[in-house]
Amino acid sequence: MSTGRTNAEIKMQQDYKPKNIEVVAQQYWKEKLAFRAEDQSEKPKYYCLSMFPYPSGKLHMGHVRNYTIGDVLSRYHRMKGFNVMQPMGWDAFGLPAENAALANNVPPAAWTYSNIDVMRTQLQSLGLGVDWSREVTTCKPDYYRWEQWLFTRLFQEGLIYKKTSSVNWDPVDHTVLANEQVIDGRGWRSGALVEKRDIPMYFMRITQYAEELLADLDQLEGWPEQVKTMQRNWIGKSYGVRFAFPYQLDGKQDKLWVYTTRADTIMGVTFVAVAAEHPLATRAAQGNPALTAFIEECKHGGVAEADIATMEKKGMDTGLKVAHPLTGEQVPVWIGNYVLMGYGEGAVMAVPAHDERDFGFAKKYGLPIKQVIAKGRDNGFGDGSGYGDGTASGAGSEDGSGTGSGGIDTPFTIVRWQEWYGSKVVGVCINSGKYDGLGYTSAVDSIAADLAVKGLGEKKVQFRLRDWGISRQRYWGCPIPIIHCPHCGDVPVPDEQLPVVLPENVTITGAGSPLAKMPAFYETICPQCGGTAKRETDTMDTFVESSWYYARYTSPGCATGLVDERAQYWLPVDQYVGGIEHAILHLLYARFFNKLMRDEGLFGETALTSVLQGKEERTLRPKSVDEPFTNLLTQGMVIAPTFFREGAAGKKLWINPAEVDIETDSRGRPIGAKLRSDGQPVVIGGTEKMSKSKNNGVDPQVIIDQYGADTARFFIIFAAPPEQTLEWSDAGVEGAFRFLRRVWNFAYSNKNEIGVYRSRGKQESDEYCLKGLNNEQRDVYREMHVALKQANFDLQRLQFNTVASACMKILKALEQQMVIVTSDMNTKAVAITNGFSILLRLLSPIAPHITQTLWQELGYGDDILSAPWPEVEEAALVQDEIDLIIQVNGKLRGKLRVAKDADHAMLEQLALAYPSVEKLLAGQAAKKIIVVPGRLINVVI
RNA sequence: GCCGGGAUGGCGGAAUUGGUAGACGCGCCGGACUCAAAAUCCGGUGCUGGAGACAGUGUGAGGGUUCGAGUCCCUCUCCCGGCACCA
Repeated sequence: MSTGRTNAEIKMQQDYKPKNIEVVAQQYWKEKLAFRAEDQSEKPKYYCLSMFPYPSGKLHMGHVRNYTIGDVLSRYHRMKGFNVMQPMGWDAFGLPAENAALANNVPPAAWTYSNIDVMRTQLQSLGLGVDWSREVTTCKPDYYRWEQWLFTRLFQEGLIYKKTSSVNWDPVDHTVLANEQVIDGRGWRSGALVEKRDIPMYFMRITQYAEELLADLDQLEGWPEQVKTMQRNWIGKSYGVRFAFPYQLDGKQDKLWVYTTRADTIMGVTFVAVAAEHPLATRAAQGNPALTAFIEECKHGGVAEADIATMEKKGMDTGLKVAHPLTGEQVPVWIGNYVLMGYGEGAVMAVPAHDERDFGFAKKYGLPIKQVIAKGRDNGFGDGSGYGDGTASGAGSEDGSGTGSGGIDTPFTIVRWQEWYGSKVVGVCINSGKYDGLGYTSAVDSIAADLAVKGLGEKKVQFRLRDWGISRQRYWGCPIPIIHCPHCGDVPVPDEQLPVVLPENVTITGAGSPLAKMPAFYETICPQCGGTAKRETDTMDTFVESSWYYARYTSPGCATGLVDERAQYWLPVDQYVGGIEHAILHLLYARFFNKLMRDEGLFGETALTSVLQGKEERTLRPKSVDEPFTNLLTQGMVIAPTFFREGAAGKKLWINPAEVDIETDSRGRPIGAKLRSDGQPVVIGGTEKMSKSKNNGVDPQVIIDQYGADTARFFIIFAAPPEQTLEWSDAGVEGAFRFLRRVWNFAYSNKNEIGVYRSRGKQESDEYCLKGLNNEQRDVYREMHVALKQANFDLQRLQFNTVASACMKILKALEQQMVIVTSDMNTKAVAITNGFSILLRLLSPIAPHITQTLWQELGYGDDILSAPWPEVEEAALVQDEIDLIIQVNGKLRGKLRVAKDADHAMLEQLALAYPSVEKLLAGQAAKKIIVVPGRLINVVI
């Protein structure tokens, strides 16, 4: 090119060497304080938060994915003119530190702090635009003291209370186990059969906020629908009836309470099931060794709901009877291992005809099944008089059929039962005396009214959500700031004595909490009466720390409170990014804490008064108060292929994918895999979540060292949309590297053309550029802008993989532009200079180092972050002719190039005259012609 | 078990509201360069039949709605996330 290689010769490295340029770019950002967020600004604020990591040792791909997505959003918004805050910190308390302490004999604190140092360095090498001056570490007293402070406030307000609750107990190690530590009903270390044990714990009254947590989901327009649905179901608001079965025992009148959402089936109750720990069960077991043994058996096993729900349903008759509240009929009381004390009433009514679990139970133990609901008029029983009120024949009949003894003429089958069950909408009551013929709503109304008259029940709204037990019998957590005084009871630690510091130099034994063995920690005096007292040795659930860290980031260094007035500027978080696995617990707890903090007045004075004074005030409140996260992006997991060999006794030895070569057939289909070191075959397993146990993890550090952070980031963004699982592929990583190298090579080859225009300070208008291009060039130029338009749309909807694709398309267009022959070299240089500037800016959030370097080297400017975001030239998109597709009966038959403003009549003419259409018509007239403007013409024959 | 989600070439994925299925990348095949290989560049690539033009077929399975379905509806299968003490 002869455009004048005069004084503007640009010197730059010929080869793309990520290691060199990435260090330089990171240093540049560091010196410029490029990512320091301003606590006040003319610009709109954008608080972009990625879920903080647990410092497990080193970064894994899930982290890289999470933080790359957050960084793309942050950098994009910065260029769009926002005052961006992207903080980072450490979710530093938790079980793995104690496990590591056991394994390596290192105190949890030392292990944690050294992990943090390693991981901070790794995060920095990814080139994240993080404001490190806001870093929080939850295991440090300056963080958790505010958690303790909030605890004491909530305790005094009654929002935290104490009650007993079941935990997994390892009878050999004498320790409480996490659900994760219970494997097949046994303790992970001791192998002992786990038992349920009741211990006192502190609970947060999240149920007091259930109504608001449910209602406010509706205002979260920036949340994925699936997450909101899961939370709604978790909160589980139900409208039902709480009622009682009266009974007489030991000469006393009493009532057995139950709750049901299907009061319309109350006439079908054939037994009642209570939990093993229910007082009635305890009473019945007196002097009954068989029952005592069964209750004992029920105590085996863990407390996890999934285990309880999938275990075999067992029961035993207590021999006790209670009275049906409406008929007075005697109903047997059974103990069921699936009924849990502490959830609801610890007792349930059983209607085997209309509940799947009750049905299975009744079949197993030969309990009566009585149908009381039928589908509309067609109840399947002719005259409606016969029903299965007899005893089901029980086990043995595989199809579940069992003929009742009550003279019914229709066999009782699974199919029949399914018709009876679940027909809330179309069902009507039968065999229910005065309620016969009533539908669901009227039956419930009328039954509830009758129960109320007898004083035996009433309608009740209930939530599935339970209060949040926050006590943990562990060491590595935030100490619960309570002092147990023999005279004053549970006394919260006064503000001036906070924080209750967790001693960091301890030995972990795996049996019980070290704190409970440290008199220096727990011996204290009562702040109220001054007498000797004992400090609480339980710590808090680590979900507590992660429930408010987003707020603390707004007020780094604040020593006077949990947050200060800066919280009002920054909250709520504009964009939250994290794994879908947190869809319920963490996100619900954080929403709950936000409301707690709001009601404590932490987000400004208006908060509390507005709650009291009603709706008008609501608009005056800062937007921050109700919900913490305006937009939520739930990213998918990172998965990778697995390989193994069968070892001795069929034990699988997992082999890391990095050590395996895959063999393919001539079409590229995998036919086998071999271990590189010995050349012998290995078995190809499934593609699974990267994990230590399957040895299929890819270390991000290795990728960064080999290809650079930009390649790692680009691949991870390109390989899948953020919300889907991402399959790791070494070949894909190389593809990403090749693309970035092509970008570099293009810059190097054209550095002078681009540089000349920059150095002359020529600002050729886009219009000038377009006019000067020939048709071929203009097509290529349009392709580039079409790609940009799509990319800008995709950024809006958080689909970043196609933004990466767009960058590739734009580079291709620029390469094509280069080889087009033209006499107007000036215009061509302008087109390429403009185009490459678009490419660099569009690519910069994904691959920030290479783009920053080239932006500077080619003379576009000093700092690509302060460049404006590229916008589409509408003029470049204009086309005179467009391609329409021709269909016959919806089937593709050809293509037609027409003027873009061709009218319907003309299009129909053209379509009918189209050769393959004519052939298929064979002289007949078309039935109908559908014209979709700009897209297609469909001829219906 | 319950709640939520997913399934598209050999692979990862694209297709904005129902309108050309397979963009972009990987892999594979062919070619250029090279003594040769690697790297790089160019071309091809859903499947079946055909030399070819072309035809048929195709988005987990089965049904339905529609001029037209990857997209909407019903039934089913398999996989993944969560289930309150992993984070």
